[in-house]
Amino acid sequence: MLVMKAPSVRIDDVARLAGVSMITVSRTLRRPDLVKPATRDRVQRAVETLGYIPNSSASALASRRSGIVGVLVPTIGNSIFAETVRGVSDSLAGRNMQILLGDYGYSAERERSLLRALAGRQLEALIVVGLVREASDRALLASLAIPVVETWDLTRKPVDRAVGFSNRGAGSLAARHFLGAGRHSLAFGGGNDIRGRARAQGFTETARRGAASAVAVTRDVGTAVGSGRELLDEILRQQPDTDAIFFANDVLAVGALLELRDRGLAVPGRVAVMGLGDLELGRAYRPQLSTISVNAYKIGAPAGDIALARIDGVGAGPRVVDVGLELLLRETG
Amino acid sequence: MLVMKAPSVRIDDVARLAGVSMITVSRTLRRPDLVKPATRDRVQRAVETLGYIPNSSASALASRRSGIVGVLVPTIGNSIFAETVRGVSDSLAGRNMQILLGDYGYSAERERSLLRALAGRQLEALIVVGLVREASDRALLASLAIPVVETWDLTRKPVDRAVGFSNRGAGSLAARHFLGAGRHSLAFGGGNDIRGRARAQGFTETARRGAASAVAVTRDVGTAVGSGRELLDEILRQQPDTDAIFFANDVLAVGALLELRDRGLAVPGRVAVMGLGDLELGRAYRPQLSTISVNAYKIGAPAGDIALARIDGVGAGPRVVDVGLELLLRETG
DNA sequence: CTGAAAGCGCTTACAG
DNA sequence: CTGAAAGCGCTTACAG
Repeated sequence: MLVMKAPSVRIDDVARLAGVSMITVSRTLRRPDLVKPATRDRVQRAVETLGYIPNSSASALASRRSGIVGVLVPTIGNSIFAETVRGVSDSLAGRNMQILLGDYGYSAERERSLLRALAGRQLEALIVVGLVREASDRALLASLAIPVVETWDLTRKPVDRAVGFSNRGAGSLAARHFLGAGRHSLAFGGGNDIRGRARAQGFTETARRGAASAVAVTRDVGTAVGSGRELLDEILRQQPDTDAIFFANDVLAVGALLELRDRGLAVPGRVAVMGLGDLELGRAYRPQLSTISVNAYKIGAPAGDIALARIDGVGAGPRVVDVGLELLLRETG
Repeated sequence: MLVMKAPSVRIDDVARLAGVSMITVSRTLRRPDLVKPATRDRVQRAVETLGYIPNSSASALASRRSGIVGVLVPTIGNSIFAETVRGVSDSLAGRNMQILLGDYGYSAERERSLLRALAGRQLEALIVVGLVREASDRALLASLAIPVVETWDLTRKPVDRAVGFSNRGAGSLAARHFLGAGRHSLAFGGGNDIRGRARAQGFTETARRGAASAVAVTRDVGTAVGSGRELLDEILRQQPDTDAIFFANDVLAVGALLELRDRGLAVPGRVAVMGLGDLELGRAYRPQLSTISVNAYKIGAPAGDIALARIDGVGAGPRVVDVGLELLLRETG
């Protein structure tokens, strides 16, 4: 298909057809309330007749408003981060703002270069999954002077704003529950990343303070059912009498449930299992997975809302928003 | 934190410091090979000293190249589409091209408005999940005169290019396999969307041509394990002697496996089960799920490659790329 | 190998 | 309620 580059319609084409100035066309498109109805109608008709679509590069250059929010994620392949992006997307919908997506595939190097690439894009706000830790990156973001929302991890000193929950708190919550249920040989299984380690720490500290024994197995695992099987295997090897396990996410927990079933170990009779994330998978499994509810979508949506509020210059709000944690006790303990 | 809007560094600041013209700075940044090494070094040092980051809106306006590829998905919340986006992202990495993400939440209305919003953004290419069916939308995209890659669904008449597989072919492949394995009471379960219905059609046609009875249950289900349970229930209600079921995706199939286990129905003895998508979940389940391998990432990556090649004006290649289908026979039939 | 001039297509004050 | 002028910060030919 040989397509001739259509000579695109510009704002002065519309102005000429409508018999007004370019500025009136511009105004009709962005502040129609400031234009006399009759004029507005003529302009709108001209826009439709010509199929005029404003050039956003020109608009962004002149107005210093790109209508773009950057979102930086470790990987869009992990459903929890995808859900967070979806929350941001829904928050932005209706404002005609678009998302510029940066996926750095868990590579620190790609993260830095993406941050710099996004920095040149006149973003109106930036939302990142995780905290920005590098001093030079923080300085870069600060120099941009745009709203920045760090999500998932909480910190006392966000670059600008943060929305998330305490990973140590999640671990501690799970341990407290197990202790209260009379379990005494506890274990944690999860990824060997910053979030996993924080959950492990909160879990084991609380367990030991409660006079229970506790092991933590953190490994380079993704969000894979098969990894849950492996973690279970390692946990039982390290601490054979384990009677309660907290996994860093529901997928790992379901993997462990499958492995426990294959081994004929009763849940929760022999071992109690708890996940994190409240995924549909855990709800549909039998026995239904107990979990700590952390809703990825409900991190993304407020992050988007906060970014919008900051862009509008209203609702300063708190610097740090803790979305909190809820224990969802179901059948696995 | 009260941040003063940093007076941003512009290209002429760099030019002044380096003692060259703006144009030489510009050239150093995009075609360093055309600049004398000594000059280049001076410019690069000035860029670093000042922390200069080019304004991409101005660059896009002047060069008519935005460095942005649009990606339109029904929802980023479905992991298969997220994987496709990840494939596109990886394909674009290293070219300093960014993804503008449009998530329309399966709403035809939002899809149309997003398409129009993206149309104004000087995209260098557009990748969409699914086919663009509306004539007005197709006309809009054609008028943009940019590469367009439709993914997942195949068609003989793409707007520009298409990468995907035949949904009817997938259904037919599953049915042929079941027939060859001596099954005679077949069923399909899946979503009541365009892809689900096409898979159902291919499946039932082939089944009946093979003298097997076949029912197809298509419902408004997402990609949920619980939906797989429900579909199984409905299938057995409609056709109690069903001995082989093809599900539109692996998640539904695993849901059915859980339900079959709860009901004490042997797999594959009593019922054979096959999914589609080759998800890790199916591989980690026991018995391991047989599936038709369709790799979402491997649809996204070539889509990105094709877009890049078209942007570069090289490698015309075929208009339609069929990524093909592979039957992965494991333990469930 | 380097630069002066013109222009990309909008919007921002400001004036009336 | 509407418009003339200036400018946003780059890059594109073109010339030398």
